[in-house]
Amino acid sequence: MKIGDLARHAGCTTETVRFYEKEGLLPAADRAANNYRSYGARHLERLRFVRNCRALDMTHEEIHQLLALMETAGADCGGVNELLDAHIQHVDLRIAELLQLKQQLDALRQRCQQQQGVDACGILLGLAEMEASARPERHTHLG
Amino acid sequence: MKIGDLARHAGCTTETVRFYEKEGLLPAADRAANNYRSYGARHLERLRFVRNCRALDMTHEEIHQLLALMETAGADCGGVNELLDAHIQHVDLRIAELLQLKQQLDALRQRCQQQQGVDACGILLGLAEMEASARPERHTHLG
DNA sequence: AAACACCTTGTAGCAACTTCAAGGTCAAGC
DNA sequence: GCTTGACCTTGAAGTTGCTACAAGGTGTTT
Repeated sequence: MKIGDLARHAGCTTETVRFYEKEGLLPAADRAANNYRSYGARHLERLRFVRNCRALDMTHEEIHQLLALMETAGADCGGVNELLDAHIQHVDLRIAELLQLKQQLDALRQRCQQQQGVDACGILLGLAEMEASARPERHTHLG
Repeated sequence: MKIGDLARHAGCTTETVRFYEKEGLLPAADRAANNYRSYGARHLERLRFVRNCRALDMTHEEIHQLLALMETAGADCGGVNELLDAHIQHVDLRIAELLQLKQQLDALRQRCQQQQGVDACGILLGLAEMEASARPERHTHLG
């Protein structure tokens, strides 16, 4: 299987595949005589796994850790559970942040009900007055 | 006021101030005899405005547009309202995406209740089996 | 032989900064 | 006078997860 076939089967682009190889998320492929990358079913499984993790918004670092845990022969999956729990916490946290943000935005939006001169616009006044409590550090990679 | 003072008053770093200047979010500062940047109250107001917008997760582009709208003398604030409405939609969308993600993650987490060999771990099986419906394009800048 | 789709490598770009390197300026302390 | 330390200057590179070239080699079809 050439890189384009692999990519199509996994629903991503060839560039992404090469990028994952560089990142160590996929093992370096075998090369055919013409120097083209050559893949088998195992590679496809692995790539699908990685893409599934990405679909769940895991970082490359999290995926690396997960792969390492999987490949430790005879290990139990406690580490896997912990990793997933931590990831779920990231998501929960980001949801909470965005809900709070939404409240602030709705409140700001309330301050201007009709079109008027920009000098009188409640939204602009609100943006000028706000005291952006030194913005919280990110505890999550989710933007 | 030197750049460090300005930054402290606005709750950001000097690097951020210089970066905003380069981005055109702050006008280029006057220079003192020693070539240090020199700021007044107007600059602080402007920087605070920008930081408040950022605290609401607006992009630099959105902030640029907002500043342009504000500086159009005699304009009404219809554009401001539209911009804010669009931004609120971005946030709503991202919240919806994350809530769906959370559901998927919770379902996956359910698949492994106790520690066991990695070969039997329901989470890893789930990650292998998932069919990552070709991941949706982003309609929002919020990660 | 030319057209076309595919492969190779390497580099640059996105957003919004942060970090680093290498140096200039200024006030205080010995 | 000389050093220490805190501040300032510029410019380049790193972060994350890709995407988009550019410049060229390979392979099949017409």
